[in-house]
Amino acid sequence: MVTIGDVARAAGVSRSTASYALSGKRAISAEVRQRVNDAVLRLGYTPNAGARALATSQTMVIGLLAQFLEDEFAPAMLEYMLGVSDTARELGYDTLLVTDGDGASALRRITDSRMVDGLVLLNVAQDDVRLPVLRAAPQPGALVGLPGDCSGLDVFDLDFEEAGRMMVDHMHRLGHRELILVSQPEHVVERGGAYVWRLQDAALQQARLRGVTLHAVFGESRQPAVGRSLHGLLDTYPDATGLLLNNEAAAAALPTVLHERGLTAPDDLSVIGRYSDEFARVFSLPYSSIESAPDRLGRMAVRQLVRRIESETGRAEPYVVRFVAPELVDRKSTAAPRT
Amino acid sequence: MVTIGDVARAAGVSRSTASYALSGKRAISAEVRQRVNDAVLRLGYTPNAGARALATSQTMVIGLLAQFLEDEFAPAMLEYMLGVSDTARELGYDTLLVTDGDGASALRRITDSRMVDGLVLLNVAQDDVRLPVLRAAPQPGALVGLPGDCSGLDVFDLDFEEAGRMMVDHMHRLGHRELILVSQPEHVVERGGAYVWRLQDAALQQARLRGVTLHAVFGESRQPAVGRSLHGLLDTYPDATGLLLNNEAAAAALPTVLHERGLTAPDDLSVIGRYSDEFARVFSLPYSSIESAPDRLGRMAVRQLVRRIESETGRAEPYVVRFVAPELVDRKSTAAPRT
DNA sequence: CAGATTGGGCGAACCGGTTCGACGATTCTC
DNA sequence: GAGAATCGTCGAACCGGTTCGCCCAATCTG
Repeated sequence: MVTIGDVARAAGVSRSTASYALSGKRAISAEVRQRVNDAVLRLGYTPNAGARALATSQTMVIGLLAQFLEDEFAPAMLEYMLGVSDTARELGYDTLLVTDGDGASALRRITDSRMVDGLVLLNVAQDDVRLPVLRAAPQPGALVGLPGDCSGLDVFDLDFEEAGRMMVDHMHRLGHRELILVSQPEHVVERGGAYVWRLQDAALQQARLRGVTLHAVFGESRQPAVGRSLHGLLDTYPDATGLLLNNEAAAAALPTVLHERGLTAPDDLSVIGRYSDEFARVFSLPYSSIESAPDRLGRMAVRQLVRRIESETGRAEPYVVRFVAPELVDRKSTAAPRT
Repeated sequence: MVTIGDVARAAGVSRSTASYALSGKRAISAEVRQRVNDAVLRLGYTPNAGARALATSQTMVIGLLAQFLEDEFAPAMLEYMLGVSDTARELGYDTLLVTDGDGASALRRITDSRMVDGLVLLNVAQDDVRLPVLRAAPQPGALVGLPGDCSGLDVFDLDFEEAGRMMVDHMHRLGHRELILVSQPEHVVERGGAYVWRLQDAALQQARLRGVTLHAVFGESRQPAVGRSLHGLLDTYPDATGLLLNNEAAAAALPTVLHERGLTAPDDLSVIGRYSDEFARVFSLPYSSIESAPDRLGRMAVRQLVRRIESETGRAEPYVVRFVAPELVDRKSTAAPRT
């Protein structure tokens, strides 16, 4: 292993001079700088990350906490992860991926041992047990997902309320007067998936405002329950002309269900979901949707996190809670209801 | 920040004694050990990862290189990643996720700076540019995916040849005599995705052996091309009674395509894919499939990697190339062809 | 009971970087 | 031309762990 000492010797200078020549933190003559750079190239020197972390107390690594819970739709999570990882790299940071079942203790381990300079938490719940740990940690943290208490943390999320209103308004404008909203499984809500009722409550309120009947129900997360549940809904509410999906698994299952019933969107039923464009392409989903912008959210979280890591004042700066405005991607799966 | 010096002082011993008490590498009296442990708990001590890495040259981190290339089916990759990450954690290692576009230089950065004790490469191509870098690295590496040259590395992959034969034999036994095999896009093959032609060649050979006509074609990776291409195939080979899919995007798109044509599996067409059970559930795919076992492969790779990291003899031990035997998961999407 | 062995603890060195203070040689200033 | 400021470099200390060698006391051996 080649150390900075080797470089210094090869360049005929002291270790400190070599260090300064590389970091540029003090004036060094052009000639010496050249000799040091040559030596680096010739010897193939790369600083030892552990040693540097010890000396500077900066690891240039950010921790990414992703929990894959039951009833959670894993592929959707991946998009957030990639947004985080790619953005981190652009900003000079590597990503430590933590998928522990026990998020709180994993978080403690990572932060206490100073493995990371900051943390991004995905899939944050209303009353997330990881948050007290994160607040107590010496590193700053950014969340993707809105918890009940945002204090001391930067928070990024889709504006699910607005998304709910948009779905209802869109259908209402087309002339629909009876809709079904399929949310995530009840289990997700019980676990604190606040975004589920944020969208649902706003949708219900907007429906009342517009004089639209909205049947809000919890969906399922896996086959064959998803399909059965969708069939059940369409049986129960035969007069509903529009379907709103805040549930990726239901969206993925819908093509088959519609096929089995001999229905077509938007001719027989208008459909609108809430998922990312990437998701729609990958899953071949032909339904219009509210863009959930996972890559953008991951990116925003990392940007803010790094800003905080690198700012002198650090945690003193005011914390932000920022919502991404939902946008409707039209895939022609909605139309005026059949009369 | 509480250091081992603080612990030692609180316990009334020297730093070295505290260290030995915690590591157990030398005999320490029960009484002192107790005092040290108490101090650890009272002060909330956690060793600094950087310092430990510097002293021991062990980071307890493994690097996970995942590349998300164009035409690659990202959700499938996630399962490998989780297999790796979860297994690493079970064995006491954290996971550094690297998703750089330029895998080779990212790999060099990670290895040269000694951020990791070993590496797992996903999605390994026939002539992967990352392999020379990995072989030159001081850390051991394990691959998921079979390259042309396996020397100096532990390699794990599905037995795609056997998978191809199984698909053909299964259909042949049911009485099918004309089949279509949809592979990944040609682009994937050109980039060195050897598994594509490993399955395809074996399937073609087996088809010849059984006297079955097999139309092997490259598929697409995205909508709407995937759907169009499937329609085109079914138009081109109207007498084919069975469909083999070595292409996740095609599998995900098939339900809609069959719906549009008014076909049902297995009544009108027998279908068999190659993907994981998890994938089938998440994507609501009703087709029988050859299990691709991504979690198992990730697990095997990490196990072997850690074994090598922790073995005294390290890279001297013989390297392994291990294939997972494909298994057919029956989802009732195949039957005897209509006469 | 002298001498060897063992158990338990300490001090110091080391891992590979960064950074502070000091210092000699120039250059600047009046 | 003396004193101050600047430039370029070096030595030493430090970050927070681990580990080697040594030493003292207690126990074991014959």
